[in-house]
Order: sequence, then C-alpha cells, then structure tokens
Amino acid sequence: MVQRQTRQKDAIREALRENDEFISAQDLHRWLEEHGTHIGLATVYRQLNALADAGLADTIRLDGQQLFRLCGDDGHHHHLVCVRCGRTVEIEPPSESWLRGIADAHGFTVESHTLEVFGLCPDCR
Amino acid sequence: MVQRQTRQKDAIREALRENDEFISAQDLHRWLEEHGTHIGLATVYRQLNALADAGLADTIRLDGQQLFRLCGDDGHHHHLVCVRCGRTVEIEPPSESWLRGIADAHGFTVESHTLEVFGLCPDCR
DNA sequence: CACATATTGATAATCATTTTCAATAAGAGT
DNA sequence: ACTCTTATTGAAAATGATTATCAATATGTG
Repeated sequence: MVQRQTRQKDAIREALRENDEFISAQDLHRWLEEHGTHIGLATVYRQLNALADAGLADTIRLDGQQLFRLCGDDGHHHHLVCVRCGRTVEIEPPSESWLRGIADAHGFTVESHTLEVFGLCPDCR
Repeated sequence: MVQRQTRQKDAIREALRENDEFISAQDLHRWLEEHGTHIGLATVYRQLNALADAGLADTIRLDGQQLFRLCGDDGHHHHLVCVRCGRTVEIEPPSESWLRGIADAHGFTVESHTLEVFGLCPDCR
C-alpha cells in the first residue's frame, strides 16, 4: 500500500481543475472553504507540494508566495504572467540545446531552470 | 537633502563587493558580524532592497530566500547557479526580440522577466 | 553650532510554509 | 463485514524569512 485515495486529495485536484490560473495555497484553501469544502490548510500545502513534486502541477513564485497550477504531465512549462490580474499563458520554452550549450560552456550540468515573463495582459494594459 | 552617507551603507556595499556570489540578507549580516562590523539586521535588509530597487544589485530567489549580488548598472542579468555551492555565472540573456515576440503574440506587454538555470558547477559535479 | 530629518537598530509583528502528533480512515487480508 | 496496519488528516505550534514600529542617533545644510 503506497498511496491512498482521500476526499481531500480529490477535492484539491478538482479545485485546481476549476481554477485555470495560478493560485496560492492560501487562496485555494479559502476557495475550498467558500465552496463548502473544509480541508485543513496543512493538507492543502501537502497536496499542492505533492502534485508539484510529481510533476502534475507547475509552480511559480510571485510576490513572496508560491503559486500552483495543474499542467499536463509533459514536464514543466514557462509562462507569461499578468502582473495585475494574474492571468497566465504558457509560452514556448527556450530550446533545451540552447540551455545545455550555455551550461556546458561553463562546465555546469543542467538540473532545472525557470523562465517567467511578467507584463500586462490585453485586458489590463 | 535626499540621501545620506552612513558607515552602514558603506559597509554593506563593501561587503557585497567582497562577496562575488549571491548571498542572503541573513548570511551577509552574519558575515559582517564575523568581520567585526555590527549592523542591525533590519538595516541590512533595507540596504539590500534599496540596492536592488536602484538596479545596483541583482537578486534571485533560491530555496525560499532572496539572494543578492552587486552587478553593473547595465540592467539585470541571468544566471547559472550551482545548487550545491551557490557559485554563479552570468549567462547570455534570451534576446529581447524573442521575448517581445512571444508577448506580442498574446497581446501582453513585457515589464520584466526572469531566467535562471540551476545545476552543478564543475567542482561539485 | 543648531536644526530638520534621514537613518539606524532592537524588537515586535507579519506571513507563508512546515512540523508535530494524536485522531481518523483507506484498503489489504481474512 | 471485521480487523489491522499505516497513510493521511487537521489543529495548533513552530519555523524562518522579511517587514513594520518607533524612539534614539547621526548627517549635512544653513
């Protein structure tokens, strides 16, 4: 027995499915509360981290807190984030070979990378 | 009168000059302490943020804390960061036109962006 | 030198996130 | 359905980084 199914896990994944944009653990917890689903804050953090670790959720860091969003299982993505409303669009990643080339030039290995572009979306500009 | 020169500001800038790699406010505070210079932690945070706001220091976020490093005044840089020892190398940024092209395609403006590559440096791999 | 005020620093306050640990519940085996 | 092991939960406390407070200090201008 390695992994158990619980109403909390289901509720959290479902809540993420209904929230297209990146959302913080605190906000997701509040959202669940407002929708009549009480789940401990610690559990929300735990599941969100678990999803991120499993590669099922993407995370970005904005304004001192970590935001989460479900994503396909084809690795992580890069984003264009509206600094006013939080709207997010996935963008083309820089080519892996470009990254590797740069790292190789300095003798580094590549473990991970981040790329986020911040600006104003069409509605907010 | 808008800006005053103080021994604290000088000490912090000098300390940054002697630390090539990214360093956290806490660590810089400790470093100063170990070098016989006592400066309030709050002041270290204040100056570090002031330098970053002024564009004189680059910052990255690693492992839940913000790291600072002096940089030239020609805008911000991108980095290759060793996840073990913290060693950092500046890398070529993605071309501005590439960024703008992506943003334009979605109707976004570009206000800022981040790119960090994490891996192991030659000594740690 | 005097004065207005930028700056400092010790401490308290915030805030997000993690840990703790006893209580609960999933699910495998019977 | 019943038991038993243990994954999971949740409330509360702990942590850790960063920021706000505010009286005391120090800067530089007149």
